[in-house]
Amino acid sequence: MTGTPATLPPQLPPQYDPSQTEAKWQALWEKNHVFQADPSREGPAYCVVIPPPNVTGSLHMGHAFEASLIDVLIRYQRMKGCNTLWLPGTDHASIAVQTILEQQLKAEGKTRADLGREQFLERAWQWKAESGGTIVNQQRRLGVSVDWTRERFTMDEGLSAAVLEAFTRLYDEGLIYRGNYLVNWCPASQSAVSDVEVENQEVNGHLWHFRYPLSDRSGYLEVATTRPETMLGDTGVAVNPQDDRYKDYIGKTLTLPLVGREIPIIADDHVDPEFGTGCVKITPAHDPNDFEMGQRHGLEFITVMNKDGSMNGNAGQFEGLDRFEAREAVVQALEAAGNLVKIEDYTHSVPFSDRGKVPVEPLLSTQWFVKIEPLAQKALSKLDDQNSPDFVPERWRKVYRNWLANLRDWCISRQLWWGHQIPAWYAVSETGGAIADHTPFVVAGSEAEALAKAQEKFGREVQLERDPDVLDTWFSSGLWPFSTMGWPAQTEDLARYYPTSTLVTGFDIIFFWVARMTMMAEHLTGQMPFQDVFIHGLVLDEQGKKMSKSKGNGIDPLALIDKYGTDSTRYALIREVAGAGQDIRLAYDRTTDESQTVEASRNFTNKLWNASRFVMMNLGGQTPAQLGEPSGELELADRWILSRFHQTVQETREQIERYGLGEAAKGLYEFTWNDFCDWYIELSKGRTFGPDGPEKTQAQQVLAYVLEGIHKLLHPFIPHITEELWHTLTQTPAEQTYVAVQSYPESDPAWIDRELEIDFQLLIETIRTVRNLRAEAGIKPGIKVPVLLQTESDREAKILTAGQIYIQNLAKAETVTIADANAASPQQSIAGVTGTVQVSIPLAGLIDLDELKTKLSKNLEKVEKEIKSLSGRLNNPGFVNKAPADVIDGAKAALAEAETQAEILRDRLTRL
RNA sequence: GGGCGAUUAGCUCAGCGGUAGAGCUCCUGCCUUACAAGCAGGCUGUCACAGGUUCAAAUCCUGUAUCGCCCA
Repeated sequence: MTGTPATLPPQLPPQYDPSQTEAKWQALWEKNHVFQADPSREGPAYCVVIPPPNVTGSLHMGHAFEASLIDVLIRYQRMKGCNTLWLPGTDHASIAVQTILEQQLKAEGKTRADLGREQFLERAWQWKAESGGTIVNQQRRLGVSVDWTRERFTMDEGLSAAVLEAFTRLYDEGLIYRGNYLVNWCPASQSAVSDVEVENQEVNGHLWHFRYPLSDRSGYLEVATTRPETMLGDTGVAVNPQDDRYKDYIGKTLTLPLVGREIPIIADDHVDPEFGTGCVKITPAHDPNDFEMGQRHGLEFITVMNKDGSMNGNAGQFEGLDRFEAREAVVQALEAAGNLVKIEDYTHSVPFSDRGKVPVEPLLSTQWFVKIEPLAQKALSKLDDQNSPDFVPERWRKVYRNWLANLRDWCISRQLWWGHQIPAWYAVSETGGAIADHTPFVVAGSEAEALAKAQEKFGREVQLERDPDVLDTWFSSGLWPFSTMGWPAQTEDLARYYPTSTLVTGFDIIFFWVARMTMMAEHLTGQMPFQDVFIHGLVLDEQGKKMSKSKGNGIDPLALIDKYGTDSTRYALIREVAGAGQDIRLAYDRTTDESQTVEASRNFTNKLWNASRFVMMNLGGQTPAQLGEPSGELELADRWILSRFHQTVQETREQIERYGLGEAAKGLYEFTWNDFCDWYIELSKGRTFGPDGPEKTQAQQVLAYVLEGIHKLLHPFIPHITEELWHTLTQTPAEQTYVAVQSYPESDPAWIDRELEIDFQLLIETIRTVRNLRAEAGIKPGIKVPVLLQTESDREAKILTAGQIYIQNLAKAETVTIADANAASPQQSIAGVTGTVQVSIPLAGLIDLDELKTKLSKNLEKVEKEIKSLSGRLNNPGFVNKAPADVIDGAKAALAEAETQAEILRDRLTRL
């Protein structure tokens, strides 16, 4: 290795510093609209809409992970030649925003009622303008290739128009109705919430047993309850009709203690005789099961609570008490009256409101609902008949299916102001000027239209008042894939990019969002909103626990980005996604903010940086294009790395296509580090450090070609560093073009030569064996030694001869002699064996014979064990008769090799 | 109670019919002029347990155990 050491280009320091590079490229990409979609451009469409984060949110690991996955897909498809669109945006998060604002008002000593709706909304928009951009700006730091010019917000004009259209259409078709039903009431936000916004939690509570006297004073029945305060609204007691203990009581009545109401004893199959006493108190207005029983048996519905969770006038002496105070008070009163039998400790599950974090109260109230069954049926048949959407991994299909099949109607009205106001106008003049449950109403796309409709029905003098409630945020999110593209207008975007290609999201949101989108889209657009649904797992903390705000165990992705850079953070997350859909665990030290997982990726980016730096220093100032693609009679190592390269291209493309992003990332890591850096670069040094000439040029061509390919292959995963390096390598001015829009490498099968790769492996193993022998004999790294290679195999001899120079350079050999097995090997030498090649280094007097003997014996033992196992298999008639031919041939070849190895080792041992 | 997933090297995880791998950690030696965020070499496994299918099981089937998630 001679020649002048190259001078380092000053712009490339020996350590990669992402802090400047990443911000620079993010700004240039955005400034120059590199990711702006153009429907008129050619190529198949590939579109992803971002799962819109909550506008009040800030970036957490889940967002960072998800965005990284989507960005790989999008960048890959873009480079592949697709016309791509990744559409960003946020949702308006009714309850969350309203909670923030009400807290602000509270601090000022005001309520939202003091402000009035109009001023409150003004404030909300102001808040959105000031604070709503947080998460979006944090997303920018991820380097995501979204089209910012198409950023959407669920309360934008266009999306609001879509909501209006969807609501009126569904209403006209009878799929939206208003009615008085039991809903999940969140006393904290004072609004109804839907079933999915309720989370059941195990609570250590009590089971209270009470005695209800029979009206004829002939005795009493004992009931058990976890919520004593609801007894004030009891309108019956139920027993199982098969329960002999209570058969005679059915049809009689009880007198409800504290209240004095006479309530019937009824029989219902749904009563579990084993539970409690077998007698169940029924509060139809405060419990979902009781509601149904109440309907079946025509019981009275008595609501005993107000919407803030306090007791109302029907609670008599308990009026005004909070529901939990009332619980204590009712128990005390019953005890005083001699009706308390016992109190048992009891663990049961209590529904909590997701947002409010307080127990939900089932409450009878008039709300708006979407009739789910017809919508779910359509989605179900799409799934069953066309496997649409296609879930990856497939197991989530069943989760989605079961949920669709068991849906109840969806309560969509919220007693809030921030959101899409329900487009229903009440003819309040018909009911004395106020909205009541029975006030007639019209649903319309605008106030003018509503008035026209109402006048037709109720006369010119009709007075209208709009429904004050807003729609569930998920109602608008359910329209996201098409409302963002301008629906109901038939826009160019809609025609070009809808239905979208892939939805990438977490399994926790299948119910909330995925199913709602498929139902709404199928009904309103006649199409499934996406072809594939790629479900990813969760990012767990260093303990393997789910990250959550309440636990405070979140890991801030921005802290990792500050420390290691965006590329490293992204790559770490993606590299860990091996089995798609599996949760990933992030190593993290909370005292130092260090993560070994991310550090490994940071080291990789640095490796890529330095490999690029090395190659660029040795191209004589030429670009890959100036050098041209590898040509002429190429050397063994050149053909080997080109074969490995094209093999890697093929595998990478295949993996990404089937969402194997972790595998793709790992494959590229291995190719870059092991094949290219550890072997090819080292092998090429003989030529790159040598004199100018065709051999040097060829090495430069291969280095430049493969390196540029690596930059492109890795770009979807680590976009910033590859953009920087590619520009330097190709000497492309920063704003001229981008690697982000170059074409993704294509695999040329002509270069793939599996046989050559196998042959080459023998050279690698031979070099390793020499290095190993040197290390074990303690030979100083600087010292060159003669190496003797002996083999009986012509094939092996040929390979060794072809690679002689490589062995000499990489194993630091003084000379490499290739001889047949019979040639006399030196008396005093250390030796090893690979394939059937005996590798020896003569070292008179310098070796510890005992140590060498032990090593060789150990080696022999291993080989003999293998021979035993292999011959055992080959002697088994079952194996020879039934196993496929190539497996048998493989075993035979392995046995032959092992036998030769054993022979060599025995021979060595006897000579010692 | 029902469903799903996990259980493989000290740690984090691949492999999913042909006889065990990677990264990190650890140990040894190297500042070899691309990279010490590096290079070279090395150690480590009844593949949770018990049965079964098969010529062959970490891999398929049936149970069991432990942990986690979802639904009731």
